[in-house]
Amino acid sequence: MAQRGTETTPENRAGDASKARLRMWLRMLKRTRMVESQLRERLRAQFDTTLPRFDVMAALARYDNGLKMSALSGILRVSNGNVTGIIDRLVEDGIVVRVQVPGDRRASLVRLTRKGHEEFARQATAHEAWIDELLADFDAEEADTLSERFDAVTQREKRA
Amino acid sequence: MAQRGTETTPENRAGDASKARLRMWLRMLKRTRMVESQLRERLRAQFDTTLPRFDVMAALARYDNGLKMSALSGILRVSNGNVTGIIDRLVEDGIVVRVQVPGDRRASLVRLTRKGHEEFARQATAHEAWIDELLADFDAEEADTLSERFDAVTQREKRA
DNA sequence: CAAAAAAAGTTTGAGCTTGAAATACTATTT
DNA sequence: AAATAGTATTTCAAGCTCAAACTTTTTTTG
Repeated sequence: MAQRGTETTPENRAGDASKARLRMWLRMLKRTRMVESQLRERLRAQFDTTLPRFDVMAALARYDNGLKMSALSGILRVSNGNVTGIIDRLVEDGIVVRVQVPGDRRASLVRLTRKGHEEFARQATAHEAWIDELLADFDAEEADTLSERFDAVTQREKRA
Repeated sequence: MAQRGTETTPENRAGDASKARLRMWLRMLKRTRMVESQLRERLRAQFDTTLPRFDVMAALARYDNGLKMSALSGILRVSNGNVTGIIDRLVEDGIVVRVQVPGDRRASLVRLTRKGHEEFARQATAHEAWIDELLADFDAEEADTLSERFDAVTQREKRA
């Protein structure tokens, strides 16, 4: 394992900002994957579900009126066709329903069922506790700071 | 700067560290996905390859003697069977080779070919520039700090 | 109004991903 | 040596993911 660079050598000067960012990216990615992998495993073991399903349900839980497919894929930043498959399976399991939109026969609103809401409530509670555990090495203040830092560009990038 | 004593929004109370971490996680995840999505798109457009392939090549590039399949999946933190498929395709394309391990007929070492090294060199240069651009809102100093912060627990978790 | 353009979703094909089961060896125990 | 346990890797089924192509419906425009 190449873990020599941990020492932050004094040569991290202006010209090497690029290297610093690359290193940061690699570690951020590793950490993200570690957390995601844990979430995946626990969702499967304890709720017999998957991370993509959880993500979809989490998005829907915030919109009681439901979301259009396109809105959903926009929020989750995954492709259109991708959402179709996940929703298909959630419909089969009675977690969500597709509701026709009155004025537009192309679109439909996806909404959590009562069962879906109940399921999600249980999962979300566990999920928050897991995150709390998996990111325990960041205290509240640091977490707040990082939230802002990560959000900054999210704002810039998003065309809102 | 993280709002100190002033303002103390309800979320910033001691008991709500959990909420702070959750918010941080969601934004970190969003940012990670945004960067990954860009990398994916550019790798496809400019090098006709995928992110998993790049990741595998990057790992192999650091080990001239090659890596066993199990080591590779350990480093990349993906499942065993997953790597098999990616390597199969890289072999087809002449990017890597499987070399028999003398003493052990079960194992094989995976190594970049000359072509693989050349391909990777070009891709890695572009990749570093992309990261530099996509994370431009973090200066070198902040990037260094975050590298260390993210690495901290990587140490704990890693069983090597 | 009819043709063209745009929008909402689905389908498709290829590749990625996982966990579990299977295969093929190697090492250890009895 | 035979049985057992352990290791390295592949195979498998199910699900996720993307981009591109396609269908249907709505909106725009000539």
